[in-house]
Amino acid sequence: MILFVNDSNAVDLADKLRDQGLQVTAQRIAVMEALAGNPHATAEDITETVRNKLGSISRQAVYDTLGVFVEKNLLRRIQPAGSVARYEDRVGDNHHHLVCRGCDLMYDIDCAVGATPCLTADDDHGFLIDEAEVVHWGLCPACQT
Amino acid sequence: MILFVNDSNAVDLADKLRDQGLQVTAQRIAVMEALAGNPHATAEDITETVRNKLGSISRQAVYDTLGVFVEKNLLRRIQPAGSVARYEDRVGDNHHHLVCRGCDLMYDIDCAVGATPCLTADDDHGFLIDEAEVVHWGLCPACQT
DNA sequence: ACAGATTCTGGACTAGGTCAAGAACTTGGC
DNA sequence: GCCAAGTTCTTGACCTAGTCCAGAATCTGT
Repeated sequence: MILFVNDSNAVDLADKLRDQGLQVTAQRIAVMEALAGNPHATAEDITETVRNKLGSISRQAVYDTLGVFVEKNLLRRIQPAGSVARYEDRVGDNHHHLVCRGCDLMYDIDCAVGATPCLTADDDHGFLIDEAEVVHWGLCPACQT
Repeated sequence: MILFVNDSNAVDLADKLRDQGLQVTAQRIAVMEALAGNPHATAEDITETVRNKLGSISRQAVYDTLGVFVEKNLLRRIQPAGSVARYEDRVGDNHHHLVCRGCDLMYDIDCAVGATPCLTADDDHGFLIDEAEVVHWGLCPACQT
């Protein structure tokens, strides 16, 4: 399949994949691009966006691709309670999320308490902790009425 | 159906339900008791425990009961990413959780940073925030090997 | 004890995601 | 440029947690 060789953004993404030892395919580029334009997209959102661009992609390819990207730390998978899994391409900064209980609207937020907030638990029970995930729950302006 | 009227614990629970304007049924008491002995139980765990005690209960009754209890704030529902929903009867203290990525083992932990940790977001986007949920992810001692 | 409200049962259904096997594609070495 | 080997994509079946529905059973205040 022909890649979009004149699309400089796609070329950047291709390098990013090769850096991780991943093969470069049109599907993978398209998945990455779908997320660039829509942080917090669901697997279904991404599938639809990619189909609009490439014509078709299988559900399995989307899940495989997302899985590999998450594993390679190119994407972060988040899944607030009661919601389906969502993906975002903002990785490596341990930012947190603000989620509306009414409509699932979601914003990124930086942590309130310094750089690595709450990262040290009071009693770690011998665990090797690698992440402290913070979700702020509330109602967005529209859902408050 | 006969309640366990000689079980003082069940009587306490019955009062708790009445306080919330809920009808008292053997099923509800049993669900509550199942959670007392097993925090972070799944709906399936609870169903099994209740069946051992009462003989039988429908899946729907379990979900209904859990839903009502959560709504009345008698239980808290938690659902770490990638896990099924779990329920706990420790409510009202905004404690957090420590979850093993390997085996889903889960501990309660108190917050490291004061009483209402991270409860103020940097930028709340106009949201009415009512909870800051913190999940510490890591590997338990057994899964580190 | 009764009527009305609430709850329970059983069974069908849904959504999000996974599994498996074979076809198609990408890549590095010639 | 071409080929073999390894990786990725497609198709289609399957699984699980949870929800919906309607009718039967149970609980509560009077």
